[in-house]
Amino acid sequence: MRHVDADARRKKILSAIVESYIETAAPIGSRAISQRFRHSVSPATVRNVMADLEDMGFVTHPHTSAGRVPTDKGYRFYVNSLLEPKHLTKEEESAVTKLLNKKYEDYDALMNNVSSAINLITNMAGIVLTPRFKRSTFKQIEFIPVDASRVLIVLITGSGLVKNVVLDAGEKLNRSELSRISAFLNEELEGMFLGDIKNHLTRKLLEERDSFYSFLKKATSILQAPGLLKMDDRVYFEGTTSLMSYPEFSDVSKAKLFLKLLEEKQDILDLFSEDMESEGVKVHIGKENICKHIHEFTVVTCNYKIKDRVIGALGAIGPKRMEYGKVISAVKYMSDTLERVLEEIG
Amino acid sequence: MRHVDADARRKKILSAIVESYIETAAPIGSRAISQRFRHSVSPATVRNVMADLEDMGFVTHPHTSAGRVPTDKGYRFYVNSLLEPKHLTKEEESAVTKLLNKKYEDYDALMNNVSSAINLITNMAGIVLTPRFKRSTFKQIEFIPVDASRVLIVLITGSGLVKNVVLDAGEKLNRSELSRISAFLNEELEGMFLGDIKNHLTRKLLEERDSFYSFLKKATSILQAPGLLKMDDRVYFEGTTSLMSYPEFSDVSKAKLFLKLLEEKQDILDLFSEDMESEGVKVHIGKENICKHIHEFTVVTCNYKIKDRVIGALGAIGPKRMEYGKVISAVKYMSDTLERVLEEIG
DNA sequence: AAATAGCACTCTAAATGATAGAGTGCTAAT
DNA sequence: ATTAGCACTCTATCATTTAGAGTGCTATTT
Repeated sequence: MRHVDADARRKKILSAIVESYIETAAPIGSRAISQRFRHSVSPATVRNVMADLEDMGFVTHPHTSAGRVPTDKGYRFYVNSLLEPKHLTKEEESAVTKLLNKKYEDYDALMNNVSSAINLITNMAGIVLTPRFKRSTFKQIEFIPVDASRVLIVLITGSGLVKNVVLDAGEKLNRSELSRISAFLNEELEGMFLGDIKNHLTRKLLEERDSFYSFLKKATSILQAPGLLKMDDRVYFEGTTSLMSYPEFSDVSKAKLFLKLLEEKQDILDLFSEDMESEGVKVHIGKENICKHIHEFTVVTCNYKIKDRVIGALGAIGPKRMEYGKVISAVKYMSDTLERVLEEIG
Repeated sequence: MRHVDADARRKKILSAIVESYIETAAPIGSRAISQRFRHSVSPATVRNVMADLEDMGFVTHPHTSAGRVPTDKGYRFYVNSLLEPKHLTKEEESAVTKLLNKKYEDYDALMNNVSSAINLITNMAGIVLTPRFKRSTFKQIEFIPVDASRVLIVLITGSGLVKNVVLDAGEKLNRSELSRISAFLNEELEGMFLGDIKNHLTRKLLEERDSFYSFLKKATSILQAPGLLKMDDRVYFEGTTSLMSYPEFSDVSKAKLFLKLLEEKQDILDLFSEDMESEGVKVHIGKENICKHIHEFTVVTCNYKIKDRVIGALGAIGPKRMEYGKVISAVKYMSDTLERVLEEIG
C-alpha cells in the first residue's frame, strides 16, 4: 500500500475500525488493523493515521493504552459515506413473508408480527407505530342501538380501520333520528381527515340558524363521544431479550435504563412521529437523538404508507454498534412489505 | 424464652428467616436471628433449631459457613401457616382508584393500567389476561355494508365487548337478506356462549330440510368469518423495569431468562388459564410451577368475573422472595377493583 | 517525504495471596 | 433443655503483582 492517497487510506482504516468494533465490541489496535489489511500497512503507519482520525474526531480512546473506538461522528461518516448496503438473503425474505402471510383478525397481531420480524432479521428491538388515526379519512359511520339509552358507534376509515365506541346518551334515543344523522354524516364527511372533522362541523354549526341547527348540533355532539376521534397511536415492541445478549448490556444498570426507555414509550413515539414527516429511512446515531435516554443507542426508522398517505412508522433500536447496512436494508424492506400487506387487507 | 413449645419456636424462627430473607436477600445466620428476638434466645439454640429446620427441608445452606435461606417448601409453609395478610394502605387504594377511574376508550388501555397498578403496589411485574372471548355470551350482531361485496360484521357480547370483522363475500350482497339474517341470529343466539354457537347452528342445520335450510346455511357461513368467534386471549405486562432492581437480577443471564419468559407469553398464558378454573387467589412458588422457566419465581394469580362468570385472570410475578402478605392482598384487591370497573363500563 | 522499526512508557485485566469476618458444629458446662 | 466456648470452614475483599496490549515518539529505511 505504498504511496496511496492519504485520504483514501484514512477512509479505509476508519471503515475497518468501525466494522471491527461492530463485530467484536472491543477497542481495536493498530496491530489488528494492520493484520486486517494482510500487513500491507505496518502498525506504525496505522498508528499515525489513527492519530489523525482522532484529531478529526472520528475515533477516540477509552484510555491511553487501549485501542480505538468510533465516536458518534465516526459512525455518522461511516453511515453516510463508507457503508455498503447489505441486502436481505433469500432465506430472510422468505422468513419474513412466512411470518406475515397469515390471515389477520386484527392490526394488533399484524403489528406485533412486523416488529418480531424486524427483530428476527436485525437482532435489534423491532418497533412499529400503528396507523395514525388522525390522518385517516372518514368513510362511513353507523349507529347500533344496544339498549334504550345506549348506542354503539361504528366508525370505518378510508384505510379500513374500524373503531367502536359505546355512547351512553343518558336519554331515550330515537332510532329514526339516529339513522338520519348517520346518513347525513356519511354524506357530509366522506373522505375527510378525521383530524379535520371537529373544526369542520363547528364552522358549519356557526353558519346554520334554522331548524337544521339542532339536528346538526346533535350530530356533532355524538361525534364528541369520548375516544371516537381521538388519536390512537400505539407502539409495538419485540425483541428486548435478544438485545440483552449484547455486551453493551452486561452492566445491569444500563440494561435497566434501556428497559425503562421501552416501558415509557413516549420518547420513542415522539421520535418516530417526527420521522414520519419525511420520506425514507432515517438513522439517528447516539447523541444525535434529542431525547437523552437514547444517547447510547442508534435508532433506524422508516415511515409507511397506504395509497400514498403516510400512516405510520417502523424501525429498529439497538446499540450504536449495529450492522448498519443490514439494519437499514431490513427496515426499508419491512416498510415495503407492510405497505404491501396493508394494501392487500385493504 | 425458656421452656417454650419446641414446635412454636421452630415456627417463629422459620418465620424470622423467611421474613429477613425477603427483606435483605442475604442468607441469615443464628446471631442475627437471636438479635431479632432481642436475645431472648441464644445463637446456639437458634443453630440447633435451624439444623432441625434444615433436616425438615424448610431451609438450606448455600455453603457450609453461610447463613440459612428458605427453600420452596419453607416459603410454602410460611405462606400457608405463618403469613399475616397485609392490607393495602389508604394511599395505595386511592392511587389505584385514581389510575383506573378514567374513561376508557378500549380494553387495551384499561388492562394496561391494571397491570401497571399491580406493579405500582407490589413492585412485581403485573400481568393481566384479557376477558376470554369464548366464555362471553352473544348479545347482538349487526351487518354494515361497506361496499358491494364486503360487509362489516359487528358482534356485541353480553359483557359489552365489541368485535369487528370485515367479511368479503365475493358476491354481491343483498341488504334485506342481511338484515333478516341479523334479526334471526339476534333472536336465536341471545345469551348463548360464543364457544357453543358453532355447534348449536350445525346441529340445527341437520334438523332443517325445507326452504329455511339455505337461509340458515347462509347465516352459519357468515358467522364462520375468520376471527369472528375465535378466542382472543391477550396478555398484558407492566413493570419489568422495577423487577430489574432486585438483586436476583444482578446476574444478566438471569435477567435475560426472565425477559425471555415474558416475551414468550405462552407459558404465562397456560398457567393463568388453568388458574382461572378455580376461585380466589392462588400462589405458585418456584418449582411448584410446572413450566420450568418459572422455577425461580413466584406467581400470584386471581381470576375475575363479570356477573358471576369468570372471564379472565390477573396477577403478579416476581422473585420467590416477595412480600407475600402484601402481594396476595394486592392481587385480590385488583381483582375486586377490576370487576367493579368492568361492571360500571357494562 | 513517506513508511516503518524500535523502544520506553502506560494502562488494564487477570492472577495471586493475605486477611477479616461471619457462620457453623460439636462438646462441655450450666 | 439451654447455652457458652472453641476450632474450623468458607467467602468476600483488598492490595499486590504480572503479563500483555497498545500508544507515541524518534530514528531509520526506502
